[in-house]
Amino acid sequence: MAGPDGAVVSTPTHAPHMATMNPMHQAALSMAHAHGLPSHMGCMSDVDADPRDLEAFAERFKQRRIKLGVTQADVGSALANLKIPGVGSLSQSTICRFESLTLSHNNMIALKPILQAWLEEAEKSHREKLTKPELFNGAEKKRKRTSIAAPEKRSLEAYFAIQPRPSSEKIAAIAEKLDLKKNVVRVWFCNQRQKQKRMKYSAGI
DNA sequence: ATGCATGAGGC
DNA sequence: CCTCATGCATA
Repeated sequence: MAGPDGAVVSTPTHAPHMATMNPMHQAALSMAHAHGLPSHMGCMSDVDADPRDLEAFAERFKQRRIKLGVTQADVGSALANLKIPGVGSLSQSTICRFESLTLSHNNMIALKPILQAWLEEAEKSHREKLTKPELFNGAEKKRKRTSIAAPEKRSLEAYFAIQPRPSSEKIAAIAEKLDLKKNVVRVWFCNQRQKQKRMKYSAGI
């Protein structure tokens, strides 16, 4: 299903990983913030951690992005042009996940101000009919993606249901039963745990 | 849009 | 080895 903005663009200009945003403890993630939200605050930045605000922003963001005729991949590479310290480009995947709220709450909060800044610049430029220089390049990489068959996937899900964090030995045993590489199984469990923490599927919101 | 993967940082 | 942010490859 290639969506209207399902552009596949390569972003070769890749900076090594940038800044580490917020070192935080896992326990601090499920923090709530039930305050009355006073209506006369001085000038708070975008440090609000309200899921409803994030949801609203993500939706507005997507709509305005589309109005501008910009793809998710375009936004990702354009971020580098903002020249924000510690902020480079992002992938189509990340922009997509931001819009669909399939990132961790913390990740959403960290990305919001950056994407908001981009949106404001993009709309300003659009008004002025300015064209931004595009950056194209050729790429030549071919990483392969393992594909776990449905039966094996169902087994993994069953194991996950009773033990989300199996020991190394248990993982090895599961890997052998399903005839998969141990590392493939280990990573599958890691990714599964991460999925549970996505904003959209987390019950703690 | 999403599955499997990588790498930094942490314990 | 884990978590977390992030991305290539692909459905």
